Amino acid sequence: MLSDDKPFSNVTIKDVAKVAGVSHATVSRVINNTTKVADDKRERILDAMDRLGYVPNMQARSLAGGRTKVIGLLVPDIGNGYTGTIIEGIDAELSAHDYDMMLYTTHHRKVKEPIYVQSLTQGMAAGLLLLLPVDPSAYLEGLRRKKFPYVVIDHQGFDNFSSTVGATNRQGVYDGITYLIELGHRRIGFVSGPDMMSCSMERLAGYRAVLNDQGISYDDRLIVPGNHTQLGGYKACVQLLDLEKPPSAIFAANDVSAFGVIDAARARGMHIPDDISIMGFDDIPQAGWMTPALTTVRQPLFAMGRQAAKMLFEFIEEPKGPMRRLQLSTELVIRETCARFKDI
Amino acid sequence: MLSDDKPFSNVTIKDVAKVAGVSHATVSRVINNTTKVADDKRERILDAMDRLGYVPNMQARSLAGGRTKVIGLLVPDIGNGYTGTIIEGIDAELSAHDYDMMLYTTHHRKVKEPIYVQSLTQGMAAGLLLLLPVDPSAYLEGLRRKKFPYVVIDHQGFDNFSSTVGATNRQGVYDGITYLIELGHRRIGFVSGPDMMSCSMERLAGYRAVLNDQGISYDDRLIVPGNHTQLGGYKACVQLLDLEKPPSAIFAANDVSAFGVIDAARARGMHIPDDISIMGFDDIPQAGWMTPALTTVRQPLFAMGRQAAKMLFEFIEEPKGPMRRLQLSTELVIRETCARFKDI
DNA sequence: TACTTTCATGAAAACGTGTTCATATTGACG
DNA sequence: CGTCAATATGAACACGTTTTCATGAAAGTA
Repeated sequence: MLSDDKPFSNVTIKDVAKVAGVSHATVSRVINNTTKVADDKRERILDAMDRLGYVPNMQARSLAGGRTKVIGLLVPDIGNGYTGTIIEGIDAELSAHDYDMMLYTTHHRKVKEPIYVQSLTQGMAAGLLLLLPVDPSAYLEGLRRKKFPYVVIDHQGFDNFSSTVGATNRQGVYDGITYLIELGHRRIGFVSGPDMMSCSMERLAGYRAVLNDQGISYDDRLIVPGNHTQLGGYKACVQLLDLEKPPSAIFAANDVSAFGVIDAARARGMHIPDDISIMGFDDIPQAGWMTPALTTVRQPLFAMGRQAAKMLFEFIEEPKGPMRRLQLSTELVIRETCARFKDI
Repeated sequence: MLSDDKPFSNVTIKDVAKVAGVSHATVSRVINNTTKVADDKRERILDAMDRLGYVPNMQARSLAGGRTKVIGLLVPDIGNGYTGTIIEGIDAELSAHDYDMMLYTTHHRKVKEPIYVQSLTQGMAAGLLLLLPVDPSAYLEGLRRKKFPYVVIDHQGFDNFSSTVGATNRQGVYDGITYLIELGHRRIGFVSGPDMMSCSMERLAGYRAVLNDQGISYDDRLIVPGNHTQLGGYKACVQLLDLEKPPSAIFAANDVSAFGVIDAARARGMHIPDDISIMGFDDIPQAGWMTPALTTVRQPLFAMGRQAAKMLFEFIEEPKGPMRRLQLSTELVIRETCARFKDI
């Protein structure tokens, strides 16, 4: 067994060809199933590949114009449950198709995005998954012209030509706030996300819409930026509690900032949900683990990742396929951080 | 500006050469700083690269034998805080060095590892980071012979030739159990991890050692497999509580299984920590978020990832450098899930 | 000026694969 | 048996880069 002697001898298609007594072109044909190859030769080639422990060289393959079985994934950051859960969903679908993943972290740095995209589309990847892109205008146009398969996750509204997977942000907040109103709350604080993210805008729109529909007066001092971070949530909550007439309930635009809100409320000696009701958005894993467990609007992160990957594969199959926009529905998850309004 | 006209025209080194009026070899020299190039030509080349929006083709570069600025990362799975936090640490160091990451998820499937490693070492990656490899014997030998830079994270003991980064698993458990004993506990359950992981064995060894040192009788019915999963922890806890003389405290070999233990205890109507003390290992982010917050042995996951990447870069610089083994120290994080033993 | 030495630069080969094109071989049909 | 169509296969080129090698020019020395 040669493979035992030299496990990393970088055996190439030509080595296989020599052993099997054919040309390397024929080996390539067997690998890719492009044309008919005589049964005996095919047999010999397969056998030689096995004996030599042949592993195709991805770089050469993609350089020569072949399929790569790699998809590129651009994310703003890693580590928090949000990105992690989505990646998990993507990964599930990818490995079902035997694809691998090239992961690029932009660290929210706008400049990096176009370069990464450019590099990925030069043959490295068969398709692209963009999570929460900051400023895609620079390259989306080019991707489309190239008919390069890509799907945008959780960012909608910057154009109408990209296929996207998202959640019903507006409706989700609408449902959540409606629930708070049903509990008797009238002054409801809103800790918003980054302005430049369209999901932030949609969530805020949901807040505004429900107040309007229910005829509740709108006070813009109740809307405070939280930037989707725990610290941001903390500061926002402090600001809200310092108001002359503080809210009896606070809706945070994502779970992470809701954690900050809870920290701040507790720092004031408040009990949750007795003294104040708090609701988040996302339902990341840790939302269910804390005590009291966070009432939140569930965004199906795993499913979003999975669906996006699934959609991407359809485009890889059929690059001219029609644009698609998928909105997975959110769901209000009632746990323990919201209670009926008690006048003090 | 050509770059505005054709953002994705795949401009190559030859295009740059033509515009600058030199040969493509010279362009390559400028890019890689290999030999002196006349100042005026260098200037023209840089200018042309900028105007055309040149982005090097990774595949071609690695195929031709150049440096890749990519490191390969093999992980068993994603999504849970454990892997996520380590990846975050790795990512921090990588982006500081301007490197990118090729992520492979083995999904605990043993067969996949050698193929991935083979593929990565064929020029795709400059180095390899192996997180919790299952059966590295198949390829580590080859990596070493090739002098291919790699670092193993959180798996020690399978050989003495690989550079590794880990934590003081044994000492961590020793400290944790000592604390439980100080609280008065004598019957302490242990929910163990997978047998084949050496960190599991070390943690179990720490448990045995402290009992021995403190002269506490050892009862092997108190050791139950939990497999590092939440469900496994749940089942293990059920088994422990069903014992004739159930433990007054349970140490779970990792946080995720501790969550399962807590679920099971609560399902029995027990209060934590009043009725039973529970301690975990890892200190993944969600350990601090839950209520009551989990008392656990902190494993510096972020730092482990970061240090591993740092070490890998040293090997990439100097492939013949000496093997290194780094053990980062664990730390007992006392929160709310452990209380003084109360006889009933 | 003539000869050697240095050195920047272009031509060309290499990396491993996919693919086109021509050719040898087979088979069929009259 | 001869001609033509069909088809499997090998030779050669392409992909974009790095690197070696040879060459020409410039520079230095006598």
